[in-house]
Amino acid sequence: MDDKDKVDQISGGFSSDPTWTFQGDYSFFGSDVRENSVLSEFGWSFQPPPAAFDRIDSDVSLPEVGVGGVVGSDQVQTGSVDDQAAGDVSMSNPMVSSSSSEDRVETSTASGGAASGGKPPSSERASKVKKKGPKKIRQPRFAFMTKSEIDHLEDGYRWRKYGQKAVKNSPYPRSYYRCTNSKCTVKKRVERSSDDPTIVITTYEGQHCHHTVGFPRGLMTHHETAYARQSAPSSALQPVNYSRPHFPNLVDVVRASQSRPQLVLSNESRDHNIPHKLPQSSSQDFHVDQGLLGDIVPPRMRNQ
DNA sequence: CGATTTTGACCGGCGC
DNA sequence: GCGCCGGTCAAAATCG
Repeated sequence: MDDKDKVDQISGGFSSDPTWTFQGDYSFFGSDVRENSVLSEFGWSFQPPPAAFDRIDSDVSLPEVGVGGVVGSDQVQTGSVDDQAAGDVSMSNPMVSSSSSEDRVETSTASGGAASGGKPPSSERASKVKKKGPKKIRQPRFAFMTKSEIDHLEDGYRWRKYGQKAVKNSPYPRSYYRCTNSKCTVKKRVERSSDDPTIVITTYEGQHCHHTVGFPRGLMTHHETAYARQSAPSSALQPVNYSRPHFPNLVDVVRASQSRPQLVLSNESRDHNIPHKLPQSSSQDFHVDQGLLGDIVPPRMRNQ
């Protein structure tokens, strides 16, 4: 298709562009795979991790993710920095920012719908007692920066859009999606970088409790295997979690809810056009049992 | 006709 | 207290 061609073009240019430099500690989906193994083949440079990245804390907002330049390890926001900073798109770099006040949400609907937002009919609204339960537990978050002309990238799950908002200081809106699986509380935000419109920033929140929907798992396994083999020293690897998601031109991955940014690089785009409804493979693909986020989320996060 | 998207209103947090 | 802002809701519209 045309899209694939376009993506291939972008991808090629991107991967060969020596100006793309990433800094920071980018463990590979929680494994110990780091720059030397993953990035050196792309000629990308890294700096030591900022100390602030040591802590795992879902309240921590994302560090900036520089595109075409630097991932700002020296501008990392930590600790209490939250939604305000996250929403502040006025920063110089295209960035992924997450964290926030958004996390009121799902549980509220389950427990009686004292959801914050929305606009129930006034009568109904009045009847809805706001149960200010315990402070909401934030879900793990990950941000992806993907070079693509397509906003909503196929990732093997089905999503329903539930909102769209204009982003301050950006001509591009931010879209909000929720996993269509009723038991699954995973959400994602998709927005386009205002600085580099070719970059799509996707932020996932939560973890899927189900498999992908009709994702070509056999294919995924193949790619993962190949990718892992080429990019990671086997001795340093844990057996899981260094697969990359099915994004064609993934620039980097940031574990948004934690302090440590993570990065995955891809210079290929062959699997961009994933058929939407391929039969699920019954292959031995235990790596992806939790779907995309299963790939991304480090094992220690899964049980949170 | 069910599923999904669009869209304007609403809510809560935060800064001033 | 007020206003801004991000996030969410839900009715209406659209899609398949």
